[in-house]
Amino acid sequence: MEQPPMRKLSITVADVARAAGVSKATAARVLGGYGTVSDKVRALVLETATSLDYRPNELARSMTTGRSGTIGVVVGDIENPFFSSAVRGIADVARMGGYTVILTNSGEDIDAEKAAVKTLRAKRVDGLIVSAANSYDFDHLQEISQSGCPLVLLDRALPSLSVDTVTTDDRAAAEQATAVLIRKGHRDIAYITACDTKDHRLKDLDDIRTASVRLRIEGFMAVCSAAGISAPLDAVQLGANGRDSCAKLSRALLQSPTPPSAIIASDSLIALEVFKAARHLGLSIPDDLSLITFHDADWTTVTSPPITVVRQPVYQLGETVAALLIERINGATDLARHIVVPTELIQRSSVSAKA
Amino acid sequence: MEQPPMRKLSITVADVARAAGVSKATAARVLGGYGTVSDKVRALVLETATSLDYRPNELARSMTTGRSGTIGVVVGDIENPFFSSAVRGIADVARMGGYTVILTNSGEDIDAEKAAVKTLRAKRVDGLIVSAANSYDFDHLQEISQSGCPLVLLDRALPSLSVDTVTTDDRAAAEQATAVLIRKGHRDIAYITACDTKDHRLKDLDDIRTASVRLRIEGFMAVCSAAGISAPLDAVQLGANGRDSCAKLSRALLQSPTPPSAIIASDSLIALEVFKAARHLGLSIPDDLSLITFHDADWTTVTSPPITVVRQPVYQLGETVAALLIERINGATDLARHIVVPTELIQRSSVSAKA
DNA sequence: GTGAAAGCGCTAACAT
DNA sequence: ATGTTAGCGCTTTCAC
Repeated sequence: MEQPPMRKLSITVADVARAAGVSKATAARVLGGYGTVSDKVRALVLETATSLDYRPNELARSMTTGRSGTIGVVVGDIENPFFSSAVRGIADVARMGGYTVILTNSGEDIDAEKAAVKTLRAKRVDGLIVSAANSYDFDHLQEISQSGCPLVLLDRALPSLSVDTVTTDDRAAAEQATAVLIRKGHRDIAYITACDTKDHRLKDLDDIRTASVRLRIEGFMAVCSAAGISAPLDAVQLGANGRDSCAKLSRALLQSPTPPSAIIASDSLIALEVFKAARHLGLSIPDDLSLITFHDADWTTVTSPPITVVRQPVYQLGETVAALLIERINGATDLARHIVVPTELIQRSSVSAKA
Repeated sequence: MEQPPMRKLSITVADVARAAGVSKATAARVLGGYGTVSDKVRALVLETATSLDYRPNELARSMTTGRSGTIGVVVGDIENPFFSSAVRGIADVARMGGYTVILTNSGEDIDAEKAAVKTLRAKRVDGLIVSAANSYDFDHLQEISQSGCPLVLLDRALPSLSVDTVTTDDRAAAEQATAVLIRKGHRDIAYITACDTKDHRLKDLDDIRTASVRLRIEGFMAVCSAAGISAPLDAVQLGANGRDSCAKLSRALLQSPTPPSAIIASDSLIALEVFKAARHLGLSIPDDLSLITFHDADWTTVTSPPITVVRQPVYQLGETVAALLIERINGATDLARHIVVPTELIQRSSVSAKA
């Protein structure tokens, strides 16, 4: 097990050039794979390079070319299976396109998000994918896109920001879910979201600036109203982010004087806590409480009963967002595109007719 | 909404220096936060910088300093909640230490892993965290560590590679899980792992080179043998990677002429498929089949019955591995450390006395 | 405390 | 096809 002698620096193009007896430019051409070199010289240089164990320095390359070959991704919470699937999709497409991804986790904190964006830019990423944590505060994103750095929004559209965006078909999905519930006779339906407003109360739909959530709530309310259900706005529960917060909110809701007979959860993490809360309180699903959740997390088929879900093709969402970004990086200049991938309501057994 | 005039390049230290009427070196000193500058000049430079909207170029900085402020992470599958939790831990600690993480997904493919490592090095990451996909093939890792680039192994130790490693207490965990089963009268216990051998058969424990898995199987076998159970090696099921593969393997196992009365799953993805297979075949857990799984995935509390698990502090695993790496980057030169974080067997209701 | 100048490893004109 | 020469934006001696 021999240790390489403490060589000061790593092998550079210049070293290879010298050893091969060619100019730096020629060596660089073959090592960098550009320009034209004779096969003979190419072979020679390549051989010398391997024998010297030459390793290209991407940093230096990026410096001169201006392209870093990386795309920056900032998500709210990589632990949320929604995001991990999306990130997998992004990473796969990125790799295929010759990019690597720098991942940052905002923890849904706007300051962390801003810092992340700043760092990512400083590292000269070729493009940015972000799922905005806060829909009130996106000057940093606006600035990014104005500065000419390609930016694609993941899952959460910002209507006032005209950039490429990939979301799921939120409004239709919410409408379907709500309609299923109403058809079964439910009239006290709660919609629980991690989204929040400044004062944690929802007086006006405009307070919800995150388009995905607003669309869902719009769909929810529209169907409720059409069914003659009053004040559906009050049925929206805000701020369910984090395990504890979800758990607390779920219990409070189910123990209230007028508990809902059905709940729509905005993601699988929320649904899980609702499920636990119901069980904890001795409530049966679906007899005492019907439940539908967004995101077809793998465990939703394995509970008793299995849960009716809005299936979102999350991996594909990630693939798409990455593909769009790479197109932009490669110079696409069309107007901002908004791609919405379709969802599908998978009916299982967590919804029953209202007692 | 005014668009900034197409300025060719971004603002550099030189621009700020010129505008502030100081030398490039001075401007660089305050902007880079090193050396000594008078408060007066510092204030002036800072002011000019913000008014010019100066953004440091980390790439250039890295070029000259040799430090990139990034750590490379390569995991098998970011969609696996085990890894997403670990990555979250890594990302959090990294951010705290002023590092950002470049994430790559090997898909448990050794060639992808090698490519990832190569790319990461080319990008001059300050250190590397990897969960090795293949325990036979790690020359690339050996080389990394020999070249002086800090490397820490995540969850999967490579005994023949002397580098910092963080794992869970695999052997003890497996022993406990097995003991619980045996105490309940089970003698036909299968252990299912994603790990694999060249010919997909397990004739010799030495064929399992991934230390974490080998330790688990060792623990499993030791307890089995002590209980007088013969040929426990045959009870180990290999190659359960990927949803379909897991499903197929699970069904085949449960439908075999001599199905096990209990199963230990090596991760929560496997357990989920076992659970589904059992349900699919009309087998009751725990009456017809007892189940214990590694990894306390959140859904394991919510099934009927809730599942007995080996709780692994995965987030902490990530934190620890990142902390170790950062220590190394900062110059720690002690011998390779192997930290094993303790696990805990959480008994729930998926294990019953053998009928 | 501040400035001048030399590089880091690479690519990109521009010659030859 | 190959060599020469500048830089990219920053840090870092080394003078002053």
